[in-house]
Amino acid sequence: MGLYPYDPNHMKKGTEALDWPNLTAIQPVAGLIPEALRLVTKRQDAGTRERIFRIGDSVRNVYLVISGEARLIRLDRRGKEVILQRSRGGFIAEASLDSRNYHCDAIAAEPTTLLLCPAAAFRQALERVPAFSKAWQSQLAGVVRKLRAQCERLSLHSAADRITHYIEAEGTDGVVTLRQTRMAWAAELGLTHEALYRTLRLMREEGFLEIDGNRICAKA
Amino acid sequence: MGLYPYDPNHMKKGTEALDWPNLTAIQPVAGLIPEALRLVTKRQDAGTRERIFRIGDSVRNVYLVISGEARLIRLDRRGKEVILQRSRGGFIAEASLDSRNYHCDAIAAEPTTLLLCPAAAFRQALERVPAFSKAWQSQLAGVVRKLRAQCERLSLHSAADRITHYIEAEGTDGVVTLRQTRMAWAAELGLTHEALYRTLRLMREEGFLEIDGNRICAKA
DNA sequence: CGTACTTTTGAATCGCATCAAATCTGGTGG
DNA sequence: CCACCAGATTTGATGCGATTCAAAAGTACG
Repeated sequence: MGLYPYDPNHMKKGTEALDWPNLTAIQPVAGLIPEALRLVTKRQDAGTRERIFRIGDSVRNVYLVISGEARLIRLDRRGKEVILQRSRGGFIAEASLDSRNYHCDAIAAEPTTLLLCPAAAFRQALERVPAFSKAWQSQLAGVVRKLRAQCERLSLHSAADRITHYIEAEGTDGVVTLRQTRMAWAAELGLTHEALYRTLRLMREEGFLEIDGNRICAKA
Repeated sequence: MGLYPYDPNHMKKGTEALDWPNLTAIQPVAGLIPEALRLVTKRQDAGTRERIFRIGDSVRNVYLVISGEARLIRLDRRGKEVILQRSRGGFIAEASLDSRNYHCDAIAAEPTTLLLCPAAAFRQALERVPAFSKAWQSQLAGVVRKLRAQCERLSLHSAADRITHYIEAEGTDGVVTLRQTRMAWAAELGLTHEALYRTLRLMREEGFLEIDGNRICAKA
């Protein structure tokens, strides 16, 4: 796991200089990270299935995914992995800033590059820079809305309803492009992967869906 | 629906003067509402099933439940009511502050008293009072954690597992006291009420639960 | 080129949703 | 005070749909 200071002059071989201005494209609030916070931000690379932090660890950093995918996971009683959050570009575990310790594990789902903003500096930036604070509140509000939609979806009783709801909530004009395997999608929908595959086939056969690889389009 | 200015001098007959200091007991952040915001805050009473705001309405107020219960609800395709949030004391629809329009309906589940903080004044207070802003961020982070726990719970496949998870997450030392009907609890657990009743009976008969009215205690 | 993981389908089982109905409860008005 | 009503609670019977177990084919990656 590589860990480097942000300062391009200190970059080790094989790491690219970070393009701060473009963080705005990743997530609006990321573009507003103030100078003082940038200066203490580190960069970290993590390989597939590598652990970023563990449940119980004290919260030292706020993590920002700039490429790849990071996941918050927890193990249920049977030891099965439950995905609590997936981030492909943007912050992860936003709510941890408010805790002393992490409530779940974070892993890289593929080779992933992260920025590590020290939590203390992050809190200080929130206190001192109103625009940043405001944007962070919007960020949190967005997470809340997204989670409410997911709860609403998970409370639907049929696989087909959850798929339709997902397309409506996450897609545009009835079209959604998946950025994950179907196994992971199934878990996000609260289904077994077998149930998802079967329901997708049925919905396609009955003309409700058009499926082309990761592009899924609702028809009726 | 009664609507009164907060100022006790202007209180109409039948309304009590509000006890601001004690709002801290309702929710930490509520105790930090700054003077300027208090002065423009109104009070409102709503009867059972009365609508507080509607989906699509422009966001004019932030609502704080001081007695009774308010719910955020949405109707699924079949017209069945889905509960997105229940508040018995504390803010409701926190994320709406960041939107122009409401994304769901809010109703009173029983006779309920609310405080209405004008959204513009609320945003201004967040900008001007750092302590309030910080507390609001904690509040949002708490909502995020709660919602993640609910998503985790809803992704469990068996009724018994969801009940156990609920007791662990919402209760203390394996004991939880319900503050809602079992029908509403069933909906929150993503189950039909019949499934909940049956599973509760089975778990009780098998010695996993002890049930005394609304007090439910996990044994094994 | 082999290994690990995903995708896909099959068959059997089980649990939950659904429909139905009886009892219980709290609140309303006569 | 009691009759009544709406909604909550509880149990029964039935069927469907999702889980579970199993296995084959496809795919990515070193």
